[in-house]
Amino acid sequence: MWILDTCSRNGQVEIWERGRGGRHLVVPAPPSFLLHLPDPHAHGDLLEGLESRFPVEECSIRTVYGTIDGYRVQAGREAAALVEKQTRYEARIFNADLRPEQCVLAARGLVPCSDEGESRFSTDLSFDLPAMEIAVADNPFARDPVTALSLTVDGRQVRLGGDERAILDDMEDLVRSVDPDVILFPQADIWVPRLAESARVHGLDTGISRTGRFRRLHAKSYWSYGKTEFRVGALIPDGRLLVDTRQSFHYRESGLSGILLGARLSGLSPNLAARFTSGTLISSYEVYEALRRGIAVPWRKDDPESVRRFPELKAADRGGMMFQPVPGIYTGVHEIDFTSLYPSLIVRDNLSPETLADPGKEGFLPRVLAPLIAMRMETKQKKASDPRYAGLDAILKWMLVTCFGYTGYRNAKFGRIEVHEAITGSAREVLIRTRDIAEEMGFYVLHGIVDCLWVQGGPVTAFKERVERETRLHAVVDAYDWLVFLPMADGTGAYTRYFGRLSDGSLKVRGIAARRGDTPPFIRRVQEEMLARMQQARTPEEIAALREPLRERYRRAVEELPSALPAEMAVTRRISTLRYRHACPEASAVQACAAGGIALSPGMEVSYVVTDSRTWAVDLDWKAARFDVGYYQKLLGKAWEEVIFAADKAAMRETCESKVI
DNA sequence: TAGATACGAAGTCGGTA
DNA sequence: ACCGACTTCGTAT
Repeated sequence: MWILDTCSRNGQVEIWERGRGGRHLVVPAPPSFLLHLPDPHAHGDLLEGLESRFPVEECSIRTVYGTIDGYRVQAGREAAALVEKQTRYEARIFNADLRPEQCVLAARGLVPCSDEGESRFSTDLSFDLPAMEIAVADNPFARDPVTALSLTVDGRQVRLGGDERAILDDMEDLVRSVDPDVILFPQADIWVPRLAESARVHGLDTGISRTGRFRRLHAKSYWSYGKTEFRVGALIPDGRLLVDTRQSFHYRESGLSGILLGARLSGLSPNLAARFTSGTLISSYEVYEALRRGIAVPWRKDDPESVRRFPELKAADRGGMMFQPVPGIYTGVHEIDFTSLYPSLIVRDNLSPETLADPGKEGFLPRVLAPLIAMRMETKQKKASDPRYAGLDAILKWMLVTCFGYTGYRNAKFGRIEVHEAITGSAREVLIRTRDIAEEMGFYVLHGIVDCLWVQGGPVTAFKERVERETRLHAVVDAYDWLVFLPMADGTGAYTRYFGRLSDGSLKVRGIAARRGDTPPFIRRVQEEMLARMQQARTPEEIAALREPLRERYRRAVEELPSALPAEMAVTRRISTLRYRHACPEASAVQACAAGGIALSPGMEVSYVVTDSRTWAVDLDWKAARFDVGYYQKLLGKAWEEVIFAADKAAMRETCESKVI
């Protein structure tokens, strides 16, 4: 059975098969949890009370640390919370906050999005699900009825028009007759709730859900990576995969194949895999692996008691290693990168919560991460010759990158701060050792960040081999024709702003204006054009020769700027709060949204145009009619400095060399 | 339903000279 | 006008 969707409601789990009609299984899945009491006799009353109200049976509980005695209680989370409290947090509770769908699949050995008997870790995936594309031409942020909607199947497009009722009626017919497994729909999570509501009012159905019903995923703001993020709410159809191709990060980065692999690995419905963060995917994968292996998943909550039980949490925790480059332009540079460094260290050093005390036994984390790393090696290699593997590679990359962060995350099921520290410690050692090897072998070390190092001169192949042998890690080396490390305002080297031409002719750009999401389109385009010119240059000499043409481009941009369209000056930034303490453009943008009746939540992005930087007056991008020319001239100047620094350095090299001669 | 740290740019605010 | 502390955003890995 090839599972396309799962959902749980009313104590039951529905498992939907792909294909026309949408056959599905309904499995009872009453909530339950596992309970271990260090001293059961001390809690006789509690057990009796539980047994009088819920089915309770004795059982043994397999945890990553070992097997303990306990009870299986057929009751929900509220009961678990009560037990915790009544035992003054002596009780240890497991499997209390699992997704019922995941439990059912794991118990039956089922895997979403895969044929029976197919390995979850195989990279030879062929997904050929019948798909339909839906697009609405209207503005999703206006509250007007839909006037133009198109449906595309196998490249044939049908345009629907007329009044909204007629459109919905036609759409229902078409979706039902095609009966696709997958619907790709830009801004689906904004449109579908509106279409569904409108259909309901007209006594119709959109046809998008195979039962006509939807599950609701709530919109929310959340804190992640020191940033407030926002996830839109969604209506998820039964028995069919609906992807919001605009909002889904995983669709944009990894495509449909990435989402399906994410579902397969995490045991989640692809509808959820498409909408969750990579952190949630890797966490779900770990939980799913635990369930499949019969390992109990600890229930950890954010209550004051558990914080008190881990007072040493704030131990000296240090992050990634960084060296500082000397700003300038360099030739003959090689960059060595460790592939999936952090997860590879978890595997190499057998790092897991339970192996800290017992290093002899094989850890849970290394065991479940090893196949993902092996898989990533394969997809990384295969995508070089076959672009169809890019999506699979991307989803694995994201899951592996995040899994390190997850071990340090306070709510991680299989994480622990000490493991996190051990990983960063090993990573620092690796980078330092690699630097030492480089210097020993006669290289000049230019720069290093966390898992990559830039070196100049020396025997590269021998270097890579020795590093891989000594660190027992996999590394990749790239060669540059030239590479520029930019200075900070004080003239010393910036850690994270550089660009250079790789030996295959491509340009690698990091940290500068063109790479930033908040750079206005006008300025981005100007810098991109300049970079495109520099990309043609194979040597610093050729870059030096570009100085005049570049300067000419800059002059023209300065000249054209005042008459550019205001929308070209839009700055897109994330709003972290609705109540700013200081005067800043974000605060003005919040006000502008409020005035325009636009609902804003922390974590959302807004696009604004600065009309007066002195007072931080802004207009929202779509209604901007003017802009503060001086302010944008300054931004343009900054972008220009990043580019001309390289050309000036290239020219200086020439004069220096001629002096030496 | 949930990711971490290192670090900078560009600004505000409020005190001082 | 200049400073230091603090805000707020962003990028890199």
